[in-house]
Amino acid sequence: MKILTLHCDYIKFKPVKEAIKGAEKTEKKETIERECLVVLTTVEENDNEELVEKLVENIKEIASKVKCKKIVLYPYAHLSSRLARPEIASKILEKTEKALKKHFDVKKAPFGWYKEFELKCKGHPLAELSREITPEEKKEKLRKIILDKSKLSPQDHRILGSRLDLFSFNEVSPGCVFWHPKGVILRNLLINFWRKEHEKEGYKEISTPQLMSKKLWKISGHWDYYKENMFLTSAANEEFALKPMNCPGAILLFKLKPRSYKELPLRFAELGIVHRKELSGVLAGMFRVWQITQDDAHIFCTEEQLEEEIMNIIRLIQRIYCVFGFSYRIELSTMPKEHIGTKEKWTAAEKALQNALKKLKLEFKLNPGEGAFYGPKIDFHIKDSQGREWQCATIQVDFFMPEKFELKYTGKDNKQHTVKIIHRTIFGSIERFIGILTEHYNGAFPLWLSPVQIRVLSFTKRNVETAKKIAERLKQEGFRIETDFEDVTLDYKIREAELQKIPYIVVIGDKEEKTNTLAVRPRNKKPEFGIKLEDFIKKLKEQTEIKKLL
RNA sequence: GCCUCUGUAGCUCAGUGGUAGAGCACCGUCCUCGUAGAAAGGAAAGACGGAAGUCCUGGGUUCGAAUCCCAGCAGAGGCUCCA
Repeated sequence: MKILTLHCDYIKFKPVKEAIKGAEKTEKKETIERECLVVLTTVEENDNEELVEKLVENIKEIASKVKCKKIVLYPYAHLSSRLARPEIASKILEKTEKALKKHFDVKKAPFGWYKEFELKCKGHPLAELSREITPEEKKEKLRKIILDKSKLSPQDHRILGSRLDLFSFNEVSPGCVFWHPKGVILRNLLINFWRKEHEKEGYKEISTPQLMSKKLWKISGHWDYYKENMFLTSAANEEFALKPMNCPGAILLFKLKPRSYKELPLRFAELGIVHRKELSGVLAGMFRVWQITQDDAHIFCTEEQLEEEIMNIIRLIQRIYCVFGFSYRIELSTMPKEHIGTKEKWTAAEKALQNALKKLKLEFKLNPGEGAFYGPKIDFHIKDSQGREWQCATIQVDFFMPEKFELKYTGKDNKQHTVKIIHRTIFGSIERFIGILTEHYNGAFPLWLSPVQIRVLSFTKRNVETAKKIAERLKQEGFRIETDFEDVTLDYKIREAELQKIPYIVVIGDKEEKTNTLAVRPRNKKPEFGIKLEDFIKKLKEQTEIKKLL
């Protein structure tokens, strides 16, 4: 509700024409009031009758300051663009009139009419005042997300993610993942693996800020071409954006000092968190999110180095995908209609990508005109459990950013040359990749990736102490262990562990205590009895050796 | 962003205008145990008690709304776009 109070020598008004259906009944007669406080009042959406009391208090306060005893309550719809419905506004005004009458001589102008009016406002400092009266803010309540599973396969990562306690979503942060402890273990295992492989390949890991100034996004072109998708904020009189891509950060590190051809290729890897405000209808579990963790890298190199670098990346992708047993499809996308740069440069870049694929004897689908506006790209697509394909790895040649940011190096000829950039990811996004991985394994992750590798069960209360010792020993050997010593039937505990898809269930009962052995049940298999602890440990260590996987 | 659908206890759901429910999970007491409690059959260790809900949110219709209507939010499928 908004009001404008005018301390007047007089006001004259006359209803001319009904403005709405159900306007207050009145005569088209001129009224004049002298020495009055005119309260122009607009009732807005969400206003309720509880505001009457607040309004009266405001009017009383102003009236006493200007020492005025006559009030003209004047319905005036023009102080706001979000009006309350007429019935409600009218009711609130009537109530206000009634309440004011206890303290003042009150006149009310008719509601719902076009009125002509004339007034003379006194010129003193308090003669014109405006106030905004709002309802008490409602307490915010948090709600959970209800997933409509009717069209989802039971193997869908959203179902498995909650059943296996890996990750979830919350309405307060749409399109952003809440990682549960077990999900973080999985994520970190994947990242550790990724780091090791990148060290081998000569990458240097960097980390750049989330929040960067408009100045930077202006240069990169994102402000002009990608602003719709960016989360903006401001602080200290400057506009900032959450980064939607990692490239500018890496570029700033490249630009830090003069670069020599001897430093190239320079490979900067970054597990960068980026935010992209995607259209609301496209979000899809972990597959399409607002907050993306990209396993990004930017390779700064010469034109001659492009082909070899692209081949190195493809080999790395193949090596990593092979560990998970993914089948994938490769696409090469070329110059779109809307593009920057000369045709010669495009042809050279497309050739580098195509040659790399041909030299490695890989099949690929050609997507003419589907490249990014700044350069051509190779994409790797992996299928989810519903047969949909998702782009994961991507390799993009870029000659746009190097020019925008004037990225130079000194060549052997002692001249300045513009560097080339390759943008690339392997997983694509950690979120999407883990989503696909979850469906790919149907939640039954291989031993080295399982958030919980072994669950140790006690058969009866008598066996808890021994079971504890065995669990402790396995933990010290570096395995991820859970225990279940609850006093319920063994069947029940076995079933619970099976449903959690834990690779090994170890049961300790009286027989095991007597023979100093373990009963080991591998996931989905019959139990094996009489296993020696040391043998079990040895077997586990063999199975988790990553070198063997590659 | 557009079209269609969904939203009731931690989970799965029933309730369709008249006092908010069940199974599982959770907590408590007692009792029990040899590898799922999964379709059928066989077999069977469960029993009793307790706690748990803004019926997504806000309006409207109504004497009365979880239920009907409108708007919004979130989610799902599809389109489009992307990692």
